[in-house]
Amino acid sequence: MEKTKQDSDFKHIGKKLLSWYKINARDLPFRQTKDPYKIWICEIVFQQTRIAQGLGHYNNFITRFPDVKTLAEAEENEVLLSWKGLGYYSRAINVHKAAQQIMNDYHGIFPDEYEEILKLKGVGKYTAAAVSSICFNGKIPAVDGNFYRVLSRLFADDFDISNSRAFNYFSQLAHLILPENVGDFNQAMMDLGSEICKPKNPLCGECPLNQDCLAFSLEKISEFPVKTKKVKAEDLELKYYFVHRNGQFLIQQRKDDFIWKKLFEFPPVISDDLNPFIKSVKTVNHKLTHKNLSIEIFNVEVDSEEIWNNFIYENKYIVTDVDGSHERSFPKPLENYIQSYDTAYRIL
DNA sequence: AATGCGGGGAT
DNA sequence: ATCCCAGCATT
Repeated sequence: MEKTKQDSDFKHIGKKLLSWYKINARDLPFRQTKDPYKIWICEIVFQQTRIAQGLGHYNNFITRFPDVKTLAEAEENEVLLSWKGLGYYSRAINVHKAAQQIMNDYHGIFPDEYEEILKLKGVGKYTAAAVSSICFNGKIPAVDGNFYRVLSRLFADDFDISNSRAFNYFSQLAHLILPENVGDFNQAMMDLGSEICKPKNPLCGECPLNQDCLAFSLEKISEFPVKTKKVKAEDLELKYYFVHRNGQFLIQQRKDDFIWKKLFEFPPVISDDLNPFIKSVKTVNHKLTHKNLSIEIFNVEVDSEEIWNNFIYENKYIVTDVDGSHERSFPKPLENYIQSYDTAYRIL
């Protein structure tokens, strides 16, 4: 960071932001509490997730798992079920493990120090800073994508936000404007970044910091933040066999080493003796952020009771019906096929 | 230091 | 189509 920035006083910016936040804070369900459990859960849910998308999941999660103990004692599959459709499923696995960490290592009391919070599974520097500042008066900026965008514009700083050192770099910048109330400041930066200092078409005319914003005064808002690396989606072909008879069908659970960690799915392969029962095949295209999926779904209607019984007794698949499938978390593109057996059959 | 991981909404 | 969102773990 240049010397001029270090030597100047930008503290009035943080204070202005707090004044704006007092009036313009979004009314969100986790804004009326300092319960570290709820703040922690909301931070995990909203990682890489927009408020509108995750709000229902957050509310359902808190209702089903109202405290650390309830979460720690729950089955992993039930936690995964509550995460259904939200994406980045390692978050659900880690949040469950972290709850058990809190029970075992902290006697069920949420740790109140940044360094301890950081030890929880799935909690990184951002989340630890957020929980610490919001719940325990910690003084650490919770640097996220909003910080990158707001600070890069405020200082017309072209530091590449896709650089690995961006987190440390923008943490330093944040300290230049950091006020006393860091918890409110962190949340204010999120609201400003979401409502005013948006990625596209920011509402600079309404921004409480527009008189302090260098990019705005230079009319170069659109040039910040600088991000060089682009996400590239690769093609991936999958095959699933919807093997069914009399309203029952076969599923299995995925591993935790690829996409859709530990979610349930139809068998990706079948034994040759089921080939005669393939009635139709349908291809579904589905776009993920990192993958362009092409999924072939084979409709395998097993007409022979003998072969069905042989098959389901021999192997490792789970036999379920519509009701049972609703108790398991499925990948989004497979949801249509399990909503109801009749619907799935008709789709195929 | 670089890469993989969902899904949806805005543009 | 492209971007990006209250990031993190793994390599």
